[in-house]
Amino acid sequence: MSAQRAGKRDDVRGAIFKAAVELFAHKGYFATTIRDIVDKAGVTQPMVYYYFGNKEQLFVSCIKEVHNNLEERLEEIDAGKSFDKFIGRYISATGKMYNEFPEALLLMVHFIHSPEEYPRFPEMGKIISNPIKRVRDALRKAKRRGEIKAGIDENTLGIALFGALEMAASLSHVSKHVKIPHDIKSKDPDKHIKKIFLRSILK
Amino acid sequence: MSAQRAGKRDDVRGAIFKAAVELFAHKGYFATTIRDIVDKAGVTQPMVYYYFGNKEQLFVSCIKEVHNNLEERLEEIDAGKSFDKFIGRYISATGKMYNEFPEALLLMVHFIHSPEEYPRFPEMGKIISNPIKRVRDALRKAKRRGEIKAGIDENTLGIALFGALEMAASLSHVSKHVKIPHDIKSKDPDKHIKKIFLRSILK
Amino acid sequence: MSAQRAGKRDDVRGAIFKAAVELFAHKGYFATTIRDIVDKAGVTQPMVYYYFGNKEQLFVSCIKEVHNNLEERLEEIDAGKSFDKFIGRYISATGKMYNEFPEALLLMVHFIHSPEEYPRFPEMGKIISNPIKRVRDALRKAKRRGEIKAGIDENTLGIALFGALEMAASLSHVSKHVKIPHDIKSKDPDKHIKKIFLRSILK
Amino acid sequence: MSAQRAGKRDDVRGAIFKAAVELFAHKGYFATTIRDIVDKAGVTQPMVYYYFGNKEQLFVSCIKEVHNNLEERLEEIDAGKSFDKFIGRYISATGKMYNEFPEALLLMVHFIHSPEEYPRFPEMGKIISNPIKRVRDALRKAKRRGEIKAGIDENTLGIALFGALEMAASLSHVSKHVKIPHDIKSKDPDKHIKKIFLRSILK
DNA sequence: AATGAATGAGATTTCATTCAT
DNA sequence: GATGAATGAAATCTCATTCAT
Repeated sequence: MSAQRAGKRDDVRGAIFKAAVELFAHKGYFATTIRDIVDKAGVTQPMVYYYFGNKEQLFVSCIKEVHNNLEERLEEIDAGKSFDKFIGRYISATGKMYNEFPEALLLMVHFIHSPEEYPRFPEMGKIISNPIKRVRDALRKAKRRGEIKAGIDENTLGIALFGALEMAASLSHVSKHVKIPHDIKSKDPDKHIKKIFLRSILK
Repeated sequence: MSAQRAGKRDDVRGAIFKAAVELFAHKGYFATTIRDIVDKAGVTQPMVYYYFGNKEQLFVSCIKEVHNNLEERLEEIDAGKSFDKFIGRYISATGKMYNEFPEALLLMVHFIHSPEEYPRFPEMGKIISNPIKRVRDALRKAKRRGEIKAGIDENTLGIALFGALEMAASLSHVSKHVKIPHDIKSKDPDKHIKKIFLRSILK
Repeated sequence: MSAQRAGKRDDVRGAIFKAAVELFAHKGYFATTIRDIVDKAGVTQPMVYYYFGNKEQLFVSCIKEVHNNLEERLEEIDAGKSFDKFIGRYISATGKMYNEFPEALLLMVHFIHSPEEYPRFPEMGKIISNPIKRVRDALRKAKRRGEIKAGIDENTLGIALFGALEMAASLSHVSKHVKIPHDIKSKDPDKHIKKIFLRSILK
Repeated sequence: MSAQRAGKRDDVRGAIFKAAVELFAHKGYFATTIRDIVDKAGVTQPMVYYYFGNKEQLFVSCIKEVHNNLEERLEEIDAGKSFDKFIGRYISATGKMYNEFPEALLLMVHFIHSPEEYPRFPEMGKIISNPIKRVRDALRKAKRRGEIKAGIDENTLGIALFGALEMAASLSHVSKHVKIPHDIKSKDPDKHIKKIFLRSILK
């Protein structure tokens, strides 16, 4: 019985959470109303306040989930072997996340680009800086191993790679909603992005 | 006297427009209220409706302005000489715009990443695709001139470059508002981005 | 306890409805504001939207109520015995309604005379045509029974009777608000209207 | 030149007036905005205030015009010959007005049924009572001439006739906007109304 | 006689949130 | 845990009217 209850508890909480992530991701924080969320989740309004306190805290929960999800994936990547392998895995890890959890990208992007618009919370900076840090650190190690050409700024590389991947993923999402000229779309952009960056970096 | 009148007219319209661009850019469409705008502009609410019709049309006006501004800058770049020079100018044109008109970036990014959230208008797709197209076309010409290594997908390059520059500019904006770890910031990212891409592409 | 709750629910909904019917009837749809209604009903504004959706749907609810009320009364009249009796009951049914529910008349009249001004709903035509139809059908039956003089157009009779009764009722309402010359008022107009019409029709 | 100016003056004033009558008639006082009127008239907003003072006075002007128009037509009818002829002319006079100036009916009806909704003005009562008075007076004269059956209340007759004609005219207007069942419409209702009333009254 | 621009007040509607049960 | 009902505050937008020229 208590298991059943716990199960039910998770049902409602989980349904709210799922709906919230999707809606925040697609419409942004302000365009998403509590009613949108509860309608999608099939629950009543006060349940949001019961489980999450208020809209702001619900949003922060969503962002943290995305963050943790990405962190977990990135943590699994061994940065120590070769930069070639690292970057392949990095790209496929982010790509996988965007595939399995497409809202993640949008949520992060919303968040990154409009910090003023969103509720603040302590770990906020990390969400932005962690993925960049990973690339930077892997690059540093590779430098020490002598794999890397001279003259590459590590942080810029992290930022540029992150930005390139994000833009490619965003565009494939956007093109579902906005008419993008046919001849602008790229097939398998991740593969090409990997090639561009590796060529530039590796000796 | 008539100049004064015209001046006054432009004062009100212009003040609304200026305030709107800044606010939409920093807070997004939904988080920005008409009251925010008129308070910032120092005018009365109905003036927004008098000059722009409604909130949506005001937003579209802002987006169009950004679009035209970017297009003008990109149009001036001669794509025909060398890809090296082209990309330098492309980067400095976008960078300049982000410097002189920092809201442009945010507005575009808001818009690109949340097409569902924002009012649509016909030229919407172009805002996204035009900058990418410019890079692609310049790259094609350079290929014909034999400047370019084999195996580069033109569209992906446009996307990746656009994304890298945008993320770098965003981060420098974001870091004004969110505590980003000091050691993640890159100095003069545009210069490094240029290097990364050129190295990868040029023979 | 549950009765109390149900009671309260009906209190608010009912109070809004009652106030709305009165105000729509006396001032018309556009001159009546939601604030008028909630002030009269002693409830808060959002309750209107909670229970009725919006102003238009509230109005439609009111009109439907009037329609149903009149239909119920007309349905009880047996059209089959004699036209004399039918018309007496028809007149007293409408008169009774205007007495017990004086707003009904005004609401119908508002509605009938300004179809463009008011929100449409599917049964709109019926409100206008049903009472006329009843008279027409009763007249047809009476014709078959040989009660009726030749040369009477059935539909016109329905319209004329409806119009005459409505104008009489309206005037007695209007004279409460506008100074009508004393010598124009008729005492017991329904009785006289009945006489006028029966004399004209019956053999 | 002054004639030309006067002509122009009348142009603007007249255009406003014409537009106002049509709009007030079709949409009612409150649903009609000054903008509606000036848009339809092709003039600017302040012109309304220049020529008519304000919305209320503009409306009163419209009502008075309708009133005068009807009065003129009714005045021409000689009430003294036979009631048969009088009623024929009365019906054709009102019918003609509704044909030539269809807004007149709606304006009067709006006004009659919702005195609370509209601006008051001194002659207001007359607009309602005058047509009824005419019928009553003609009936009295006819009584003295011995044309009329006993037992007819003069005021009620005026009211009933007025109401019947008005409802018939309204319905033919309404049926342009609301789907009225085909079999409810009457052809040439005025002729039949005349018959109904005369049969009832004349010896 | 005419206009473009401006405004205060108020209209409808929505939102995040809470209360009583 | 869960709900229907309720609310204060604020959002977008419109309206009749006036000012300066």
